[in-house]
Amino acid sequence: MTSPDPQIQDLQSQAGEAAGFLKQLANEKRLLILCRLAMGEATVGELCEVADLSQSAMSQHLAKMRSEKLVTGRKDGLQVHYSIADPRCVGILHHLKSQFCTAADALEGKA
Amino acid sequence: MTSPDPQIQDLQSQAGEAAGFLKQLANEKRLLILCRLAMGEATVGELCEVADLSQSAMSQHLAKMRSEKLVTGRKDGLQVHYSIADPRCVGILHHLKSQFCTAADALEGKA
DNA sequence: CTCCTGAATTAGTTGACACTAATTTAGAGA
DNA sequence: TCTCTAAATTAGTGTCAACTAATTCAGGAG
Repeated sequence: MTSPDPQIQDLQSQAGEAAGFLKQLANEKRLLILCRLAMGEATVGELCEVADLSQSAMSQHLAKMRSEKLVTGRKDGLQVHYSIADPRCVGILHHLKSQFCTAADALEGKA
Repeated sequence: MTSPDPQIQDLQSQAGEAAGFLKQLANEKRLLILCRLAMGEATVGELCEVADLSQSAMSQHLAKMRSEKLVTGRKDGLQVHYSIADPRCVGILHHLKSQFCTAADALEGKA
């Protein structure tokens, strides 16, 4: 169904690292968080609303992504403004968009 | 650290689906399996060696990916030859290669 | 038929994930 | 100071992921 592609062999040696990276994104809530952050900085409170999560659950997701350097927080008074720290996040977000948001999907409400 | 990108908003509605897809790839063994399959068909036995997995564990990984239509098996006598069934797998494999197999990585053994 | 081999399935275990609830920390204001 | 608020942390819980070991299934060879 797909033609052989020897180029991919290089990836095998990085499979562990790549899998670790993907694990962070393989969660609907974290994906929503990153989508939001791709549009610009956001506070924890804002992210809670976007992802429909409790403050605690959100904080744990952010801690996980912070520990992997995917996002960073900028403290400003009582609030913390988060943003994407790893450009690979943006890259994969775009790739996912190209595969999951096709023209057909965009017209899903058509007659 | 990254400039705002409103385009990503479309992805939010597909976050669940995308996360489900990523979950399948967010595992070193399954990534190795897919890398190998990207280079062409392989039997279960071959895949066991590539990923250093027991026959049972491999079969369970393949069953999981079969259920999501990521791979398909072609029976040939006693053996089953697997191949990639979802082109999105190939797409993301290439994307990952571009992000985890940079020129710098290729020279990691340099002086 | 019996036996063997490659693969799939099932049961059971272990550890990681994702939450809630409660607590703690840190900054701003009265 | 006391208090309130945003966020982080901790403890505890239920669910799911990934394996091993044992079994079953299916096809070929004798």
